[in-house]
Amino acid sequence: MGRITLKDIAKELNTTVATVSRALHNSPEIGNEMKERVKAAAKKHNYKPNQTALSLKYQRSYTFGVIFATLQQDYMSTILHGMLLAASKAGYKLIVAESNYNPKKELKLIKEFYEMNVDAILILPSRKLNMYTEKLEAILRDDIPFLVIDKVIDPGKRHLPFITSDDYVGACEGINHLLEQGYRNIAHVRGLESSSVARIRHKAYLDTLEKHHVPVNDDFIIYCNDFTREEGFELAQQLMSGQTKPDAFFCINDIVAIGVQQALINMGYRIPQEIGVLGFSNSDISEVCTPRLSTIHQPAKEMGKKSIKLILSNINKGKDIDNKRIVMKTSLVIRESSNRKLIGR
Amino acid sequence: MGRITLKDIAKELNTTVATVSRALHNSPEIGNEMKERVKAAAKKHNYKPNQTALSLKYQRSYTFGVIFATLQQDYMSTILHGMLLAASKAGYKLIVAESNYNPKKELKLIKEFYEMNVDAILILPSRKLNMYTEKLEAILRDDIPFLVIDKVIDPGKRHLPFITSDDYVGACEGINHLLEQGYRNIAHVRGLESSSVARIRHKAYLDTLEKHHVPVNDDFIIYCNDFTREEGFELAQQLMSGQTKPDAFFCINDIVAIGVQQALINMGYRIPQEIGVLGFSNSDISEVCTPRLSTIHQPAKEMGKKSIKLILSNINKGKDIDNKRIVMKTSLVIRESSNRKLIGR
DNA sequence: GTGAAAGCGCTAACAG
DNA sequence: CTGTTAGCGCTTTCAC
Repeated sequence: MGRITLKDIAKELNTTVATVSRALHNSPEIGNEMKERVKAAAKKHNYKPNQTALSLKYQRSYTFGVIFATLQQDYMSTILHGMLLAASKAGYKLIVAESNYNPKKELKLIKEFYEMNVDAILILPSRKLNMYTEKLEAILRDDIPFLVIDKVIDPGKRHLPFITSDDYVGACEGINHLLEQGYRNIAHVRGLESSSVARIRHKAYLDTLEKHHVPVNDDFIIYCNDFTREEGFELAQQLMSGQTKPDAFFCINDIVAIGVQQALINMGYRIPQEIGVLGFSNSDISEVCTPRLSTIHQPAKEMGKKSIKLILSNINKGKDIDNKRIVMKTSLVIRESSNRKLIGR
Repeated sequence: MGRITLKDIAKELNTTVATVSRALHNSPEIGNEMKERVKAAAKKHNYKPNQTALSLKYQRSYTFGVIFATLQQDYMSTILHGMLLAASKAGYKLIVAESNYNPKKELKLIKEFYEMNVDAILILPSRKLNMYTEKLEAILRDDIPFLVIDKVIDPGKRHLPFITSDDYVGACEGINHLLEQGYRNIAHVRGLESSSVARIRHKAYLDTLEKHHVPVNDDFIIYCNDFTREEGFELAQQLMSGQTKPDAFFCINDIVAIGVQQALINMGYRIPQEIGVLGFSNSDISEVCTPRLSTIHQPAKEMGKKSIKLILSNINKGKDIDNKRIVMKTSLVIRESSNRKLIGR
């Protein structure tokens, strides 16, 4: 069956859509008898209001547009999960899209979401979006909240509001822990210079070593490109074939760390006795690998929830979120891959 | 700035919305001069058509509603990824929701999606939705395609179209492989009786053993409830403490299999030399655990793509998908956890 | 207490 | 070549 409208009900009851609408909304103007008849007919035909018509009327769609670089990572889909929890509770739906790390696709999606009249746009941008800040600035509308998650995008004029995890503190705690465990030659398998996230973690690494008067060996700082297990594997082999060898690896993420672990085990090193490994994110894989991976937990689910709540506070309570920055606490998760003291040397 | 409409442009140019609309659509009726003026004004004000208005007009939203039990699993988010690829290519957006395995929430979401005028609804239902088939049947509309993925839901009257992976053949191949590797006492850590998926895999297990004249030991068939690593761990301990012990485990999914592996290693068994382990799904964790897990690959991404394509063929080419059943090929992925012959005994 | 009409933004049939 | 009008489904102001 096609869809039943107010008009259909009005026709059936020989009345008008206005009356039917009012009756369904329990308007005091409508007589009881009419109300009964209308409601009965509505129930009979299983009438449901057309949200599209309501959107058009009220200029509110009760949907948010969300853009992910990918959903193929536990960290990302956990953020989405958190978002869905909060959005669902508030009666909002999420339109979800992937940019596949393509900044042009990101810009296109933002435009499309505007055309769809979403009530807000949330984005977990690719690193490269920062190369398009002028274009971004040009398409951004200030009547629809726009929130950046997990990264910092800075189009110059103003700061876009963002939510990130406190990677600096998290990384400092991680390096502290490695030092406490007695590791002194800590390598850093880092992300690209163009990534705000990678820069922050790298700075934390440098600062913490310096604070503890541990010399930094530039040869121990090595760049990732694909952020895969395979790359971690290769980079670890590379580093371990050098003149001086690291005795610990601080990695940009968990999957790279697992690649590093596998290479080390392959080469016959014992983890954590000889070499310690530390990941980043606390994604599900860090629990199931062997040895289980120490890592810095990013509160993905909470970040997802918080981002929706922030948007809602803007929409419902008119709170200004421009320039707002929310930095969420990380926590160090110590597992076998770095817990020398537990295992013994 | 608020949003610019045809009306605004028409007012500025002292003409009407109809003319503006036609000019923007390059209607041959409109004079070139007018076209230029309209387009210039549109560009100047960065005019974008309002999709909500178009939806109302054409009764098409170019959105699909997708319901997942959870997105917290690699298998699920990979299906979503596949869906997004195909949907994006066809100009469709996905509204994504989680039911958290709650069948009532599933029914509610279906209703809400209808109200939103999605062009189709896709669902990866919870096992329990099968207890609500009458209610489901009552709310289902036949003017909007409805596709079940990963499970079979059967409301009696008609068969809802579905897409699944060919778990029966997949499981048979898996058991065959275990037998080939010389395992004879194969335990099955299975899912609930109420789950169509679990029943199929269980049947494949029984049939394959029977086909090879290997006796079935009922004590080796054990049920999962939470499908977690922890549960796998416990169930393996339980099974290995029995009178006769299995020499292989065929598990309902990868994470349970990893729990089983960890318990076995913990108890001092060597995998795969003494005991083989086989998972199901080929989720990302099966690559990173130690030993890496043999498993039955479900073509999640392809299932996602295919489901969108199927819907599109219904919408665009009017193909009838009622009663349609698509069963997609699995493939056996042999890794260390069951590859006795490679490793030697 | 109920109907008529306008309007949300857009398209298209119909006029001229 | 361009304007008028109706209509998608709904709410709401204004009449009666």
